[in-house]
Amino acid sequence: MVTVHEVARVAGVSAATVSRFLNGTARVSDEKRQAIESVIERLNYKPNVLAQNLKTGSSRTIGVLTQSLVSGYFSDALAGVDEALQGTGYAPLIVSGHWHAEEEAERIELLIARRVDGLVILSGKLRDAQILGLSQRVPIVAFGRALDGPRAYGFCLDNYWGACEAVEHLILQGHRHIAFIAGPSDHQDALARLEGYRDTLAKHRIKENQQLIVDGDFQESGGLLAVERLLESGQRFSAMFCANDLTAYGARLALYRRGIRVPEDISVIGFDDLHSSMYTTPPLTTVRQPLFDVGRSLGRTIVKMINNEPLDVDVPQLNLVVRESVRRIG
Amino acid sequence: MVTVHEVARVAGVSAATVSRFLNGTARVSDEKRQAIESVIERLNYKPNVLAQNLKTGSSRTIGVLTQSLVSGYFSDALAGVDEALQGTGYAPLIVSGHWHAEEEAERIELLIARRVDGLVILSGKLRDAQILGLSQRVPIVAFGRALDGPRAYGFCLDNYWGACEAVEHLILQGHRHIAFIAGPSDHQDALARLEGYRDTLAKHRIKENQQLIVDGDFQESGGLLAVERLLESGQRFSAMFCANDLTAYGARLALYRRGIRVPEDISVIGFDDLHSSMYTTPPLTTVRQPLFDVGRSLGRTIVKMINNEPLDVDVPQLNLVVRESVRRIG
DNA sequence: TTGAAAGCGATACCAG
DNA sequence: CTGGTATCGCTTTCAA
Repeated sequence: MVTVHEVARVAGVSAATVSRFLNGTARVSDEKRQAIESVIERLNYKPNVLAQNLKTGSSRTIGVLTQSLVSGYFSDALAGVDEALQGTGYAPLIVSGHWHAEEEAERIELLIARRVDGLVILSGKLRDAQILGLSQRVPIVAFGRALDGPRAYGFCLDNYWGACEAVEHLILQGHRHIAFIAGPSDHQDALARLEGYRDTLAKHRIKENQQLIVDGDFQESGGLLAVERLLESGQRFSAMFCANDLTAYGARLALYRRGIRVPEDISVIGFDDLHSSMYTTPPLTTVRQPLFDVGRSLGRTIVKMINNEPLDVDVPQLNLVVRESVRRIG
Repeated sequence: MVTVHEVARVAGVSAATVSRFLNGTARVSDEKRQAIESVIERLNYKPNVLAQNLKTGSSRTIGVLTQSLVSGYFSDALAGVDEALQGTGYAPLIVSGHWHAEEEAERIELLIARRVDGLVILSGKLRDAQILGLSQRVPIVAFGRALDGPRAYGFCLDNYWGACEAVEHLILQGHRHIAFIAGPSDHQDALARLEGYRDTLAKHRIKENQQLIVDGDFQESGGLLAVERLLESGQRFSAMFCANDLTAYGARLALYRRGIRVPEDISVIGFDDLHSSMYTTPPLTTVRQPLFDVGRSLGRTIVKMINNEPLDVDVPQLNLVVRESVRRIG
C-alpha cells in the first residue's frame, strides 16, 4: 500500500507538503502541486483513513441508534439520516436498541468506543438525563424528546396535535361513537395520542366511554385483538382511531374476518402513514409522520453540531392525509 | 483520555505488558495481571479503537451494501446480518446502492477506503466479474448470485422453484387461467419467477396465454396498473401470480376498486412474504423468502471467511405459505 | 515473563 | 511556501 511518504519521495517533496496539498491546509506552489498530483495519479494513492482517524481523533462516523431495523417507521428515518450524511464525509454506524434501555446504553457505549463523532438517537427508553449525560462525551441529536443542551438537541413531533386532527376529522364526518385502540402505556407518543383523543371528544362535548378505549401494542396483533374485544363488548361505535398504522392493519383484518366493511360499516383512521398505508384496502386515512424528513433533519443537525455551526433545525410537521377508510355519516 | 502508557506507568509495568494482558497475546504473571486490572478499573481505561485500527490495519467493521433502506425485503436481511455480527466485535457499516451499478461501485469504494474487513452484498446490479475483482481487495459474501472464489462466496435462493410451487398451488386449487404480473425484466429473480410460471403451466399442459402476462415493477403501483390493463384486456382469469408481495398489494387494491373480491372472484398469490402480508385483507398466500435467515447466514459467513475458517454455509430455503388469498375452484 | 523501542500512516507545529 | 520532526495510542518484534 502506498503512503504519503512514497508519494512525497517520488514527487521530490516532503510528506508534509503532500498532506497540505491533500487537505488544502496551506498554499502549495504550482509546480509541486502538479508533481504531487501526477504521482498520486500514477501510484493510485489513497490516504489511509485509519491513520487519519488516529491522527485527527475522529472516525468521520455518526452513530445512529434505532429501535428496530425492520420497522417501516424507523427505516424511513434511517434513510433520511443516510441521505443527509451523503457527501459530508460522515458515514452512519447503525445499531438497534430494540426498545430496551439497557441494550440502548450498551450499544451507545459501543458507538462511543468506536469514536463516533456524533450520535443520532431515534426514540427509545433512555431517560433524558442519561442522554444529557452522554452528551458530555459526544454530541447528540435525538428524535422523540425535547432536548436543548450545548451538545444535545432533540425534538418531537406534536403527537397530541396529530391525534386531535384525526379525531376532529372523524367528528366532522359525523362520527360520535369513536373507539380508540391505544399504544403501549409506557410510550410517550401513545399517551399523547390518547390525550388528544380524549380532549377532542371533550371539546365537542362527546362523553367519553371507557369501554371504547382498548389496549393495543403498536403492532398488528394488538390491533386485531383489540377489535375482537371491542366487538365482544357489544359497544356501539361507528369509527375507530388506531394509535398507529400497524394497529390499524390488525384492526382492519379483525373487521374483515367478521365481515364488517371499512368504511361502510366502520371507519378507521391510523397514525404514522407507513408506505403500505397507501395500498391497504381501502387506502388508510391517517396522520402522516414525515419520518424521512425527520431523519434528514437529524442528520443535518448532527453535522452542524459537530462543526459548531448554528443549528436552526427544520422540524417537519405532522399532517392528516385523507384517503378512503373514513366515511361521512349522519 | 487515558492511554496504555498511563495504565502501565501507574501499574508499574510496561505498555507492552498491558497490551498483552488486554489481548491475551501472552501470559502475564498473576501479580502484574492484578495490578493492571485494578488500574484499568480505577482509571476507567478504554483502549482507543482508532489506534488499534491503525496498528492492526483492520477496522473491525463489515461493509454491507443494500439496495434500499426502506424496503421490508432488505430490512429483514440487514437485521439478520446485524444479529450475526452481534458479539463478534464487528460492526456493520451499511450503505445503499439503490439498484444502480455505478452507485454501488462508488459506495463499495467508500467502504474499502474505510478499510472494512469484509463486505456483504445484497443483490444489486454489479456484474459477478466486478465482484470477483473487488474480492481481491476485500473478502466478499453476496446474496443473489452464485459465487465461489477464494475470497468471494455467494448464494441465491431458488426463485424458479418458488415460482413453480406458487403456480402449482394455484393449479392444484383448480385454477387454469392464471395471470402473471412480472417484475423488472432486467432482474434475475423476476426472470426466474416468470420461467417458473411458464414451465409449470407447460408441465400441466396449460397453454400459455401471452395476454395474461403483464409487466410490473416489483412495486405496488406496478401491480395496480397491471391489473387495470389485465382487466381492460377482457381476458378471463381466475387467479394471478404476482412476482412479489408489493405487486400483489397493488393488484389487490386495483381489484378492490373494481369491486372484485379476493379470493371469491379472483385468487392472488405473491412472492417474498413481507411482514405485512400476514395482515392484508385477506392475508396473502405467498412464497416465503427467509430474508432474516439469509442475512444471518451472510453475516456468519463473512466472519468465518475473514478468520479463514471453513465456510459451511447454511442456505435457507423458500417455502410456500398458504393463507387466504387463494380459493379452490372447479 | 517482561521491557524497550520501532513502527502503523497521516497531520501539524516550528523553523527557515 | 516548504521540510524536518514529533505525535496520535496501540501492537509487536527483539532481547533480556
